[in-house]
Amino acid sequence: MDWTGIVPFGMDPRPASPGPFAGFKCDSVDENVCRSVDNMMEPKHDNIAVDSFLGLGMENMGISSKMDEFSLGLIDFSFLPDVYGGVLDHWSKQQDGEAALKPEILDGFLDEVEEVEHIYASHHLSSTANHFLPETQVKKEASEVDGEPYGLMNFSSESYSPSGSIGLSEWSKETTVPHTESSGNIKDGFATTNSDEMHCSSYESEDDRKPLSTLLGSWVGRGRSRSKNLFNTSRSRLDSHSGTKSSVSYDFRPRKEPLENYIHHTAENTLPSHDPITSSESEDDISLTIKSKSRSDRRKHQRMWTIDEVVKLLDGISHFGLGKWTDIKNFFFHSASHRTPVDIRDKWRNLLKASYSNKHNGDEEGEEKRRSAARTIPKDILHRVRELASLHSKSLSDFHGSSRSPSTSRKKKKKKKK
DNA sequence: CTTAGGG
DNA sequence: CCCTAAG
Repeated sequence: MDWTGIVPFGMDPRPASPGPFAGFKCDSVDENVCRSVDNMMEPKHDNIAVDSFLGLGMENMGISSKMDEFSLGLIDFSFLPDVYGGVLDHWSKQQDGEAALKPEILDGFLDEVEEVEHIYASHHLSSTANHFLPETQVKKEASEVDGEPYGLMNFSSESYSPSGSIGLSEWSKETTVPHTESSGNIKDGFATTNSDEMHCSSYESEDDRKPLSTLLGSWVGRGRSRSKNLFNTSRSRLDSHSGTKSSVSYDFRPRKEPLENYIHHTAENTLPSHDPITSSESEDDISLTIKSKSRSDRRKHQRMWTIDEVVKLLDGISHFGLGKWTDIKNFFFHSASHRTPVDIRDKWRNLLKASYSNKHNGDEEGEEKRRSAARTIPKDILHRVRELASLHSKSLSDFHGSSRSPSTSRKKKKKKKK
């Protein structure tokens, strides 16, 4: 076998500086990583792919976080194919033949469902999943099916994500590897060449295998325009595809990414029980879709940030550094169709605000119910926020050297120099 | 296109 | 969240 694709693990002796890893860019990282990323990315649903990558990447990058067990293969993604196939299956059934399985659809669908876990949940996943998901994870699945979509991200939160230990193995090995020799054109070559194999190994159980592979083939090929951004970020504004549930939203604006959301499934059935409390992700669609504002329907109904999201945000910042919002978006919120880098940043901004506003009124508790922004935010988080903030301000200042123009107090924000 | 700021 | 100005 040729494992060139996955070498990443021990490779790239990146200084594992505890500090934020700010300079990460695909190009700057060992090629292997990228390649492997590409490889494992493409075939599967973004979520998973990313997550796995994250695992690898982080590991690779020597980013220190509590993901010790991460790469030890605590779980395998064998369920994935199943899910996938299942989804498709459902789909095709519902659509009853007739263009049921078009790349567009899949694409849109997956995108829509952004939180794959919904699928997981709905599927026999439960059965398939149970044995690979750490109880915590499973539990999570049941209770807070939300913030932590793929349940793989929570690996480094100081005070959070107790469930953080997940690994990837089987799957990544399986699908990741294949042929990488053709380092030149991973994209094309891979898409066509590998997709088949992959599916053979992964989708063996479903009969839709055939269409699926072709489908994936094309699916894979999309949106890998620039090498800089491993993932397309270019979605978001225009395509905040709304209908997670019903109707169709037409967005014919020309865009790089072809189909995205021409079609919107009606497969609500596929996404069963949401936890009303925690899953805030997609039910809002129900409320404001239907009319399909066609374009720029970036929900005015702001989605509330879940704790998990915040945690991810923080993790992101601690890993990539402040201001690396695109990266953070890509790695930690890749599957969040909403949450643009800007949003992320805004959230950070707010957190920061809340963070120290909360600190100021030293009367501590008394009543956490105050409607201050910090209301929902657990102290842990705020704490982390503060830490990150200060930590960062420091690193920033001595990175630029203290000899930064007389106005040492740049503005008054984060770079306060502590 | 990505960030920083302001609205 | 949205919009705009800078790089």
